[in-house]
Amino acid sequence: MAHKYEQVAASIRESIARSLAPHDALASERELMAIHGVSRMTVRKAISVLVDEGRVYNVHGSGTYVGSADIFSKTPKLTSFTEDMISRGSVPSSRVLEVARIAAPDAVATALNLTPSDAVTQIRRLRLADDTPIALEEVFLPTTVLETESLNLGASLYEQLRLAGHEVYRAEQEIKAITLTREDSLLLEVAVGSAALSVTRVSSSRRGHLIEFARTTYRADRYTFQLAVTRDDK
Amino acid sequence: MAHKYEQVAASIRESIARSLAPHDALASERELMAIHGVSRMTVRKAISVLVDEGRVYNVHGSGTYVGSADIFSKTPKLTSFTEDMISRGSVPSSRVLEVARIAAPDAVATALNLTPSDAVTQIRRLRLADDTPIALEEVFLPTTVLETESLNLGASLYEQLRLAGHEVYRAEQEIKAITLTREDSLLLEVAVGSAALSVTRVSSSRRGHLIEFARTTYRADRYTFQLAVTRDDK
DNA sequence: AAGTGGTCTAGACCACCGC
DNA sequence: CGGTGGTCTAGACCACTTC
Repeated sequence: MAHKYEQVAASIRESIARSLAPHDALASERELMAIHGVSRMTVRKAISVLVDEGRVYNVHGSGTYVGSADIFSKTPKLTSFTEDMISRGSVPSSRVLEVARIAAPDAVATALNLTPSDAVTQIRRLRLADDTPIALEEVFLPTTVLETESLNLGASLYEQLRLAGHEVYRAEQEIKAITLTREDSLLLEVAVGSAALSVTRVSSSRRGHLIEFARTTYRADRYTFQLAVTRDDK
Repeated sequence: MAHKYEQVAASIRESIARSLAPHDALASERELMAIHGVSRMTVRKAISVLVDEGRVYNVHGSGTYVGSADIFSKTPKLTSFTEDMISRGSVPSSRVLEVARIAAPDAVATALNLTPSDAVTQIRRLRLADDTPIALEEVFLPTTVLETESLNLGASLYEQLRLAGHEVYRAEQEIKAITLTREDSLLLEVAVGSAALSVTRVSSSRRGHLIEFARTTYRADRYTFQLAVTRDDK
């Protein structure tokens, strides 16, 4: 809690939880200045954090108000499967299907800006939530990012990448519906020909270096994707 | 272009397009102050807009840099079907299947915080892109928001809502994979039993009033959903 | 050590809302 | 009209990266 605006934001979060209902007005920015003994910019920075979190909204000329309940934090974050499952209240586990060092498949080479002769580390895993198969995950990492032999499947992949100086910061995802192949149906323990949600992800560092290509196939009956969007014409 | 920070942002956007490559450094904030004759806060506001757009990124202690190409504008916006198709480069059209005034179905009543006896306006449309069926859309609006009789299907629904004082600002969406029913398969002109992408949306005004419940079923072979996500532990 | 972005102050005026 | 959030100035110091 080093910065003042974080303290102010925390204090506002508390008073919302303690005594305010959705659409109640917050104290005005000038009042908050006096209450916390800070400048207006610090108050506004604190409020902007809460706006980003979806906890409050501004109405020009009128005030700042508490947002509707449960609109919070639906903004999708870049998470590992493990983090995602925990946040959904399930216990994640995993079964490794395959680890290999291969030449980059075309789709991977294109996405990661490699040549097809470049080597990548391939990891295929069956992912489970509360001991039920829920997803098939296939990850490709350039060997220049992480060598196949130095991979430790017992530990968090993103943590290993971070320690190797390739902290994942941002990703682009494509979500689509597919029909499962027979073998994938068997692995996920659903009827052959079932629909599934396919998420393809290309991850990069803060500086924009391409780190990871991943494709995850989720059981349609056990996984949905939620997000909040705004109009924001500007 | 009323505000100074917008002018500064526009100027930076131009110089990126004209002469900068991904990962090139921008002029420093203090240089930008001098160049544009504005204060540091205005420069930082301009840069923060560009960061939100994904065009540049900051590195504390080092500089502000041009982001990787084509990472732009993948942040999903709340759009109408028409806007969405145009931004994807297709020509949208539409065939109305049904318009009715009905009692709110359970799922709709729950989502919009109505009682099952409240009336809603129901609109079912087949949506086409370049004359090919691409989605089935079902929209429910409380009659207190828009009366069935005053609906004009020739005009933009969101525009009508805005004029009625119910400007849509925010929505929560749930995306999942489903298997099409026989009748929906026929309407979308795909094989019976095909997979499809189902998007359920609950829209609200800036002030948090619930306005619309919509469910759109997209052909899996013609529609994918793309979005950028960040890690942002903070 | 020099330069960068990150935080913060103490003011000011403008644009908008509600009475 | 008074009060609100939105923009803006001209400074200051801190935290971090780079050399």
